[in-house]
Amino acid sequence: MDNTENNRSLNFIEEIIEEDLQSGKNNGRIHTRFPPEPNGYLHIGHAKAICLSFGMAQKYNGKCNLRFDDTNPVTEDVEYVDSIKEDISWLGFAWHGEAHYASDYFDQLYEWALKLIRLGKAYVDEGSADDISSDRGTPTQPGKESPYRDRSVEENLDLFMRMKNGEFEDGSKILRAKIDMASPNMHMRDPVLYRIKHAHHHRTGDKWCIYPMYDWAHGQSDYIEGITHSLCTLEFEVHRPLYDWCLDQIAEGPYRPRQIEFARLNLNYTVMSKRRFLQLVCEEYVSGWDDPRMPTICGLRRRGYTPESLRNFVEIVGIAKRENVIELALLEHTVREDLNKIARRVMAVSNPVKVVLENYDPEKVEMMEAENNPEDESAGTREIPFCSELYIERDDFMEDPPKKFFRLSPGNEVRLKNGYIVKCTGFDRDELGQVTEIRCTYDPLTRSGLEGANRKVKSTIHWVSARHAIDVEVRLYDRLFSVPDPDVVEEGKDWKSNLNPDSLKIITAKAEPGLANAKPGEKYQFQRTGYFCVDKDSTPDHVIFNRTVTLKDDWAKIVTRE
RNA sequence: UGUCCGAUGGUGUAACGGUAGCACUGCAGAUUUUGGUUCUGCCUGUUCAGGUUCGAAUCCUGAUCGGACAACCA
Repeated sequence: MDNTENNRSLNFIEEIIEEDLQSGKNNGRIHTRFPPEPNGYLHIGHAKAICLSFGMAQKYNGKCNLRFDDTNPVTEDVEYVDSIKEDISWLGFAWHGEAHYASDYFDQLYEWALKLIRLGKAYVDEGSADDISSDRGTPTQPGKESPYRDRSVEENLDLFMRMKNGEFEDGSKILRAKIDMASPNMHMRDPVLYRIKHAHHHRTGDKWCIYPMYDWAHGQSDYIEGITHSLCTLEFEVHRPLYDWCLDQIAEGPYRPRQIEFARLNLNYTVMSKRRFLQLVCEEYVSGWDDPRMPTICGLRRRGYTPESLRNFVEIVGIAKRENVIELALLEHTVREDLNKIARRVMAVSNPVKVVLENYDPEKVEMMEAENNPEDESAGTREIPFCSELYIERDDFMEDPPKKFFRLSPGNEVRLKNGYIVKCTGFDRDELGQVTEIRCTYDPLTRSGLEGANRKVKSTIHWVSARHAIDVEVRLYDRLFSVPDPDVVEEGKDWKSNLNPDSLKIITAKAEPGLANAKPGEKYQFQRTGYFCVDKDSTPDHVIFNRTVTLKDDWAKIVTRE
């Protein structure tokens, strides 16, 4: 393991870190942070950022803080704070010390703002939002300086303190940095530092009515916490000069946190935006933030994804600066890979048709031994009842099988998993032509484990005893959107028109009786069907399974294949 | 006709001036009491044009294409 570890090439962030380490920067200290705004639930995109920031700290023996970027009280809530903590822990990471909050630094940030004013580098503007916006110019045209730009330090100080004291209405005044209205970088054209919001903050309550903007809070918070490498996504690249500028105004000594940007994660057939998730939740397109179809961490968790598989996914996806769209198949691959090792194999029939064994004693019940997981001997075995009346999968029988159909058909033999080899002798159908019952004979010498069972047959199918099976609810999930890029919307239509109408199907399946004891969160593989996870709403009377992922995607092709 | 960033198979990601590799997908085959797993093989790639060099995915120049930036959001 350590060999491959050493041989693996470094990503560009690791290269930067190792350079910094070699040049003795920050005395070899590595300190990262994960800085979510508590205005929504975390999604798979955040998992990438989390694995990166925590992962770098782990790899280089450093620390990683959790800091809530809570500078905008109107969108934020403790509900989100709690969920974010839970999701990070579930992913398997532990932040250094207590969770931090940008709001912890409001006093310091205010002091630094006063310092900036005294330096003549910030001023209070009272133009309307529209005026200020239009005076900022466009990316291709320079902005115009505000008429309030050259107020005296005393006047600015007075106005800013009165802003803080609540003397002014929301939106009537802002504090701006005095940088360069002609800068080719829009963010340097006298950016807003503070705005007035008479709003209740989930942590500071009503103490403040002015709140710092991201650019004034983020770098400073990094600085206060001693962050060395501040990893964020590409859209903040343009902010970096401002990040550095703000720090240069207030920092003492040579230490500076360093912002490094990487490309965010995109998945096809998936939207990745808290704003849109909120719409899906509020407008009840999904059952909640943890709907198993959602790409939120809690949704994936409920769906049956494991932390290991998510971490592995992020690892495989890699890290770079170019835009990327990952195929959903890769995520599904990492889940299957992990689930294959840990999920218990069980039998459940989702679309049952009855099979009667004509030569099997109708009174008799045998207990068949079944392996819980062929990939893991320590998972042990269990016993399943077998009798003359069984259910098998309707798809596992064909009257006129095509060439490569290996399962049950008239005159053909097939093995019942953990049971006997049976031969189809006939079947009945109703007036609609649907098969109602299949008749078979079984070969008593071929019971699983006996010598006679070594006989080769083309295929093995799963079954449950019709007299012992329990009914379970099975929720079959498909991709939430029916197009690879849900952001591309047809003319005149809403992005939600891209939702897949078949993203959820609920069926009742016949399952082996032991499944009555299944506990929420447990992972199962339904033989030859897919991986399933017991839903949190399950009760002993009513077991609910969420389909995590199918075993293979080409199930449909198997029947029709030439 | 602004600034910044980027461009390697279908999708991701390596190669840091010296044989374009890995993973996923797809296709074929072997094994299999899961049409699963495992194993084997195959397909497909350096955006373009110049330049530097014995040698360029890599360095330089230009073009092309893509993305980000004009919230009192983060």
